[in-house]
Amino acid sequence: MILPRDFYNHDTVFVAQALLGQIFIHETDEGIAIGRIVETEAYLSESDLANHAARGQTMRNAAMFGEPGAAYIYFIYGMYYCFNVVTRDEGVAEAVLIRALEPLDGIDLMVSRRQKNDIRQLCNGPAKLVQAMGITRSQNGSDVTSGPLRIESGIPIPQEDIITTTRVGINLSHDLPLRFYIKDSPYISKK
DNA sequence: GACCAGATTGTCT
DNA sequence: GACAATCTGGTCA
Repeated sequence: MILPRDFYNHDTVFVAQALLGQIFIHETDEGIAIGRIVETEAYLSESDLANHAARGQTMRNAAMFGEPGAAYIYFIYGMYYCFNVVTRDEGVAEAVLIRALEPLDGIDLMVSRRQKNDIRQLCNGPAKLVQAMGITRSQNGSDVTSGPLRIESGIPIPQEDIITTTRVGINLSHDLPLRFYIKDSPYISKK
């Protein structure tokens, strides 16, 4: 079952935790790729300087100001893309970065896109999973509650299996506890 | 395993 | 003109 738009119109920290264990799907002409979400990060609008929207709306971050359930895909470091899901209502720029997936289906496709044979190396990082799933910048702003790129409900993760830590790879507001991952998963980006 | 440098370009100051 | 929500491949152990 596809997660409804209402799922995303809640507190972003709550949504980031609730997304763990859900099923991320992308259907393309090449085939279908499916992964279970095992790691996320929240980006808030209040007192979070790491958020791309911390200094207001620009061309780049416009998707984050859109409706909940929209995809926010951005280009970074001259060669990589990262995928987020927009949370909260229109006008509130918050989102959840999907940092890692456990590959479930379409593994052959992921291997050929990533040029890596180790299953754990296919989706254990935000730019890696974008590559493995075949996501492109043209899907920025698209809707994950319908269409070929979508998130369906999986098995809920018990609260005690959710680990909360600080975020990765950022300078500003890096001490905020906004990164979440599934305990003992071999598919997360790093401990 | 840990640590480090390099790749490469859109976006904002 | 500086920098970025990253990854890879190198070295050393």
